[in-house]
Amino acid sequence: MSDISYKLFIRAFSSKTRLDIIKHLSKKGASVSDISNSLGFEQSRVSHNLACLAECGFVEVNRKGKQRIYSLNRKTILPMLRLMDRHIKKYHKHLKECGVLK
Amino acid sequence: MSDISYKLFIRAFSSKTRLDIIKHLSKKGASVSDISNSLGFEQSRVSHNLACLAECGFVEVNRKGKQRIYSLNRKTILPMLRLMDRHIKKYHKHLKECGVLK
DNA sequence: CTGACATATGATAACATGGTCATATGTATT
DNA sequence: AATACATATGACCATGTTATCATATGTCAG
Repeated sequence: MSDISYKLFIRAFSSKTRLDIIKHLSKKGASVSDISNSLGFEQSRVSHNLACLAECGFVEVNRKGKQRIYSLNRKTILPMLRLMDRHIKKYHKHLKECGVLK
Repeated sequence: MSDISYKLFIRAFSSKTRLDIIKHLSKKGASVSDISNSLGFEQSRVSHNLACLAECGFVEVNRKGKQRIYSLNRKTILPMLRLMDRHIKKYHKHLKECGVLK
């Protein structure tokens, strides 16, 4: 289990943009432009971030005409999100701005 | 469930230093200097990173003379690590250098 | 095969993060 | 109280990460 793998794994969750994309996809698959419009993010921003998620195995792509429909790898992501939710619910008191390494 | 909470949560896992500290603590609680010596990290580096982990609820502190003994909040961290392991085992083929956002 | 649309890629600039050094605080021993 | 040890804090610099802009590729309709 290499450290680089850990890092890439965690990276998927470590930006607000990717988190928002993941949340959006948790409802259903969507094209780049759909995500882009729904979230108000630049097209290339969405594209870059989806590429990252795809490379890390969190997202799959399928063609549909000109579009590419991205969908979540639910099996891994959903339990992960649940786990995070549980922890955060319990520790939100701590989870204020972490001033230390800011 | 605020986004900042997610971000802080994930941050705990997002650096090699913190990951190493977590691994070290997974055996048993340890003082700053113990961690510092075992891992060969600067004292202040360990201290900064422990503070971050503590603030995010992943680690607890107890005094013992001059020392401060840090120990893992195992309930949250261990399932998290297991989940990561499982994903990484399955997707290591994807989890090579993610060139896109580098 | 041309135009229009959808997505991807690359370079760059702004910003965030982490490590180090210097220093401060806190605690026990004498 | 003075010293020594353990840890914490703050400021700074180096590095990594992200968003944006410009541009390229890819795909369908006509």
